[in-house]
Amino acid sequence: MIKEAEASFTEFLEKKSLKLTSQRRTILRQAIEAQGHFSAEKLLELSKKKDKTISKATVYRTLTLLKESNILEEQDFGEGKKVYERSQGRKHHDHLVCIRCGRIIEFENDAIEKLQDREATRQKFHIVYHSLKLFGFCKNCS
Amino acid sequence: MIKEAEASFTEFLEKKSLKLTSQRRTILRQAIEAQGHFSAEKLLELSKKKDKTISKATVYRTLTLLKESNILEEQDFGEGKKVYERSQGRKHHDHLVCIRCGRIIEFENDAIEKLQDREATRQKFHIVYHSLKLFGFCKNCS
DNA sequence: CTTGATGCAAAGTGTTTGCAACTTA
DNA sequence: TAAGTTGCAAACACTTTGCATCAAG
Repeated sequence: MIKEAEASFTEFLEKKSLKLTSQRRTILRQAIEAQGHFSAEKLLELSKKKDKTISKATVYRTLTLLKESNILEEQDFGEGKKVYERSQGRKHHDHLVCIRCGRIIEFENDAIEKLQDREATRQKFHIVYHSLKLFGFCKNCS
Repeated sequence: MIKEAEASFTEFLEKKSLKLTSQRRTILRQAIEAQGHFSAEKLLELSKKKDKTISKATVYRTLTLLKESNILEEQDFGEGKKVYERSQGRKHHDHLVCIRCGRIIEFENDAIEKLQDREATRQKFHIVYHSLKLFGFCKNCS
C-alpha cells in the first residue's frame, strides 16, 4: 500500500519536475498509515513524530500534491476544517455522518450513482465528481 | 413571502424570549428578497443599503437565528465561504455546481431520496438532513 | 427598567504565502 | 549548480466574541 503510493507519488512528481524530499516522503507515509479520516493538523502531529522539523506549511503544501496525484481525497463534513482520506486503490464511496458522536460510516451505492448520472444527463451537465453526505444519528446515538 | 417569513421569525423569537430589532427585520427582509444563493458578506452589503449602521457581527448573529428558525438553509459549495438560500416554503432540492462558471442548478429527485433512506435503514442510521452536490460542467461550459 | 441586542475592534480558526536558507536531481 | 523546497512568521479570509452602550418589551 505504501509501496504503491510511493510509486505513484514519485511518478507524479517526476512528471511535474518536482522533487521527492524527505519531508514529502514522511508526510506521505503518515497519510497512508493514518486510518480513516484525518485533518491537516493531525497529519502534522503524526509527521512531527517522525521528523520534528516538519512544518505546518509543508504539510499543507504536500496535501495539495497528494490530492492532485489522487492519493488522497479531501472531504468537508462541515466541522470547520477539511479532512482527508486515502483514495488510491479504494472504491468510491459516500458518507453517513453522525451529528452526535461524529462517527463516519462509509457506504457504496451504485443505484444512487446511476440516478445521479441520469439527473445530470437530464440537465445537460457533465459530472466530474460528487459529494453525498447523510447527516443524522448512528445506531449507537439514536 | 416576506409576511410569512416575518411571522415565523417573530414566533421563533418570542418562543426564545428574543427581541425583534429593526436590524433583524432589515436583515430578514434582505435575505428573503435576495434571489438565489448569497454569502454573509453579500447580505451585509444589501442590509447596509437599507440601514448603513448594520454591522457584520449582527449579520452573522442574525444568520444563525435565521438558520435555527428554518427560514434559511446554509450551503457550502467549497468556495471557502458559506452561502445561504431561502428554505422556508420551498421544497427540498439538491445542487449541480459548475466548477468552471460557478453556476448552481437546483434539482429535485425523489428516487434518489428514497434510495438514501433505504441505505440509511440498512445501516441503522437515522437521517436528519443530507447534502448532495454534483460538481462538473454545466451545458454552457462543457 | 430589565434583559437582550448592537457596533466596534480584537481575537479565533484553518489555510496560504513571501522570503532567505537549503536540498534534490 | 540550477531549480525546486523548506521553516518561519506574517498574512489571509471568514467568522466569532468581549464589552460598553443602546433599545425592545
